[in-house]
Amino acid sequence: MEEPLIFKKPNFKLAEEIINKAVALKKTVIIIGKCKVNYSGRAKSTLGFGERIVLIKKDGALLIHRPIGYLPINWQPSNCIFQISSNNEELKIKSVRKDVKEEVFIVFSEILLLTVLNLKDEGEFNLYASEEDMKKAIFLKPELIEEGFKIIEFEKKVEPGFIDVYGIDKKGNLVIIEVKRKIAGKEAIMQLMKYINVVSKLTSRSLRGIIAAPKLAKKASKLLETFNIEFKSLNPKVCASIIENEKNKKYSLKEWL
Amino acid sequence: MEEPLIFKKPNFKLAEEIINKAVALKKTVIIIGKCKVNYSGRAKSTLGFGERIVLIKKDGALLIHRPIGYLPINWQPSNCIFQISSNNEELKIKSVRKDVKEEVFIVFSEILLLTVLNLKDEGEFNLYASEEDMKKAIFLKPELIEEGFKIIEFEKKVEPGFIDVYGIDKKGNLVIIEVKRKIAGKEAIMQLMKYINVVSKLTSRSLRGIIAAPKLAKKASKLLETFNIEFKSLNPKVCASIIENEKNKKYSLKEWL
DNA sequence: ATATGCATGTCGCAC
DNA sequence: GTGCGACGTGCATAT
Repeated sequence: MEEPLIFKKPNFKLAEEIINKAVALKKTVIIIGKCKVNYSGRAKSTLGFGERIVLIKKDGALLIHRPIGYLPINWQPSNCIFQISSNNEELKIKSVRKDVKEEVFIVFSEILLLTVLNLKDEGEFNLYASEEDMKKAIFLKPELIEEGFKIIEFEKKVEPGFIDVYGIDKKGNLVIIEVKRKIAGKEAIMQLMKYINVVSKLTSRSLRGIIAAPKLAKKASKLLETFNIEFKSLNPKVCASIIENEKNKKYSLKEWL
Repeated sequence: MEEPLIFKKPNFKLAEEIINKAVALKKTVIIIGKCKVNYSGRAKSTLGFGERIVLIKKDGALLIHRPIGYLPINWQPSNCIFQISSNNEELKIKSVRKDVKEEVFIVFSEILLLTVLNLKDEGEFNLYASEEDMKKAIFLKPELIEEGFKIIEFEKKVEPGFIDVYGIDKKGNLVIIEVKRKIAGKEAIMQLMKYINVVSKLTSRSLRGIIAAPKLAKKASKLLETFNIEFKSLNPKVCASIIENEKNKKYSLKEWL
């Protein structure tokens, strides 16, 4: 790993130079010090002086962290432009977004520690058990929904949006499935009803609506009855393991060929 | 400001001791080094080795930041418990949540920099131009909606939720207003319709539904017509400035008394 | 604990 | 660029 540059209590002029250079060279910067922050854009905020951790990433993301809380108190997403200036009393960092009119303005009255890093991170990231994975699992094993169920189309476009899974049951009824990776609330049912209404206008065949999710919210179960929708319990982790197995199968198949 | 403890390339045993102590004493810890991460809980993820910034806050929040991106690649919200262990080759940090079964497991193969901070942050934070502010502005100036509009109730409870603003127009029609601080989509209209349906069952008076938002989504504008709902453009910043003015008025009033 | 809706949500993807 | 839905969303609030 490349050695970081560490500056303890740099004066503001020096800090300005270092940060400017670091941003230009697309390094990662960590500033620890006492600052106040003003944000203005879609909304507006003010934050009085306090000791914080400020992170500037090489892609132009800005994070201002207080000593507590998971969320940054102020921030800018990636692709920001920075203007840094200083005098004897303070260091000012202004970050503006290229696309939207959003501005974060930081004034440091004290800098305790300034670190410049050149991080190398090629690590692969994989996330399992998403809603996408649940749909894939249904594709691989339509019987997860019920025996004899066949898929006609995925992500079928209908006017107000996309039907997650569109298929036909063994009796020939059309089936519209809304997939949720966590507890399905009324919004899931509303979404499904929307699709059922639209599709029912396009066909005279009988239609079934199914919510496939790990669980159903209590209030949603009442709606279920009134709208005559069905619920199919579907565990995202089970879905993830099905995909995992399938991957292995493919590999063995490939090896066998 | 209290001086931070800075350790360059500490050995794993030392790092373990320091982090353990820091967590126990509710300090803020920053670890910069090469690590891999496994997450498991609602979903599951793996992240290969790479150089990252790991932040442990005194409230038990955990953030793992790659050199790019606004969001942490892995994380835990506040109130986590940490288990730290080490051997000659690696430092392991496991964080589990108290309430939910969620676990993040970090393995460091190299530690470049370990910093322990005792940040003091009493700065006041204020956010303006929220949806709440828009409602307040309507309260202060009902004419923002239209001339002659009078408010009956705020956040009126009806069965499926709360009506943002409930009032009466100069002709005596009941008015139900749904406020949105950004572009109102179909979900806003669905919400409003829900309230209109419920209220229409409770009264025989004529009812008007109004979406008050800075803008209306295109698809939503079609729905607007079909449901015979009105749209009132309302800028959140204008609302914020109305509140600001009102504050000043109160101050002058106070001074005058 | 559960449910519901907001957020400077952010992000990705389709149009 | 805009629109729309997912997210390990987090978070506050009301029941």
